[in-house]
Amino acid sequence: MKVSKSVTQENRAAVIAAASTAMRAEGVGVASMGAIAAKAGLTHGAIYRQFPSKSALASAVITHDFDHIITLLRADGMTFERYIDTYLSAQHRDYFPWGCPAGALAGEMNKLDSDVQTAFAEGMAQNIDALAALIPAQNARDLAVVVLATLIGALSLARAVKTANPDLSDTILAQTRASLLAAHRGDQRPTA
Amino acid sequence: MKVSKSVTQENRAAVIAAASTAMRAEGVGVASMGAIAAKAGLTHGAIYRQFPSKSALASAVITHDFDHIITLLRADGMTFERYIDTYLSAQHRDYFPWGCPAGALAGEMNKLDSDVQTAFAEGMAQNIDALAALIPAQNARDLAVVVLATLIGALSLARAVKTANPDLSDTILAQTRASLLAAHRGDQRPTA
DNA sequence: TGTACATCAGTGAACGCGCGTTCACTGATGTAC
DNA sequence: TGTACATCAGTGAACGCGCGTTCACTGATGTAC
Repeated sequence: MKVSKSVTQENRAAVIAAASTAMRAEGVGVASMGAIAAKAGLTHGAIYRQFPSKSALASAVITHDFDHIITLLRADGMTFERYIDTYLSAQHRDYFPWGCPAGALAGEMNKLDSDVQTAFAEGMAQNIDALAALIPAQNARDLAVVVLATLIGALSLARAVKTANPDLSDTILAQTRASLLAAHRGDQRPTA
Repeated sequence: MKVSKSVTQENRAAVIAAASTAMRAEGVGVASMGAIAAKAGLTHGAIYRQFPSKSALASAVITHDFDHIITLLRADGMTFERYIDTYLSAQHRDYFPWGCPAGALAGEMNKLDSDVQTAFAEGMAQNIDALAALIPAQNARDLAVVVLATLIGALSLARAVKTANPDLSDTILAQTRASLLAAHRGDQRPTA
């Protein structure tokens, strides 16, 4: 049942897309190879023709997800304010076909294989630089590190308490958004 | 092999202590009942005499961990600055016998049973209030929500990149600490 | 205080389950001539 | 262009493994008298 090269490429993309959603929604450890393959319209054995292991697939997914985020950050018309609004939206909290890999996977990272951790750390470094480019301050990179940590924490917390305390979940998103935007307005003035 | 009531209590405390460390270090899903029991000097069957399921144990652990954090926050001599310094220390990042359950488990929460999510959300609400009590501002609770989100994000990220990029991990802790302490000094002035 | 016995904390073998991964096989693809 | 055949993407049965949980059993505890 060999398939054409173009179909092979489509299948590979479908596997990465299915794995991306599943891993961010359920976690790398919980998302199963069988379910990912089924979502991509394949059986689990097919994944192993393209990726030597689940860790290798997770690494590819993380690199793919960060590339997506970085492309967004560098797109025409993107601003710091728009990024904050999108990141701390209810849609980003509730919907998993797209999303920030850092917000979804940071907490699980230190339990995964070193190749996955390496892919994550490299993606994070690029994510920091791409966000820093939207901040008009001399210490933009330092500010970007803190902003990303804040975004990731707020998203994780909002997801964590969403079912048990939806009001608190909404408050976390709203207050964090207000705080980051207010601080950003302050940073834009020349620093002493 | 019945044991005395005092030994039973000691065993229960040992199970919670072992589970607390294991679950924050490895995650609730990965930490195994057998390993937790062994660390407490028991076999897995003994845990089921005290807790009906792994979820029930996880709920007890989360409540216990939050109680510990809240006791710390209310202790004599505790200040906002000291809490930030402790939270964003290398020791809190690297050492798991004690630690903030929110920082370790937030990312995993939305995949766990609803009783665990309830315990987490209730602990978080108390944690927010206890931190707000250390902030001398009218909107202390709103500020506390954002500060906690920032702390949790910085700790998660610092742990996530520690192995692959230790310098970035240290930078995340240091910049977040500087940012939170600077903002706190600003908040102490009367707001407009 | 002493004795008989019911209680129950803890043991350890056993269970079903789903996981990641392997591998012999299939048959359409794509190449060599 | 047409034909013969090697390649290899995908299939699906099978594997070992560790997990959470159950349960019949043990024997020291603690109570009733």
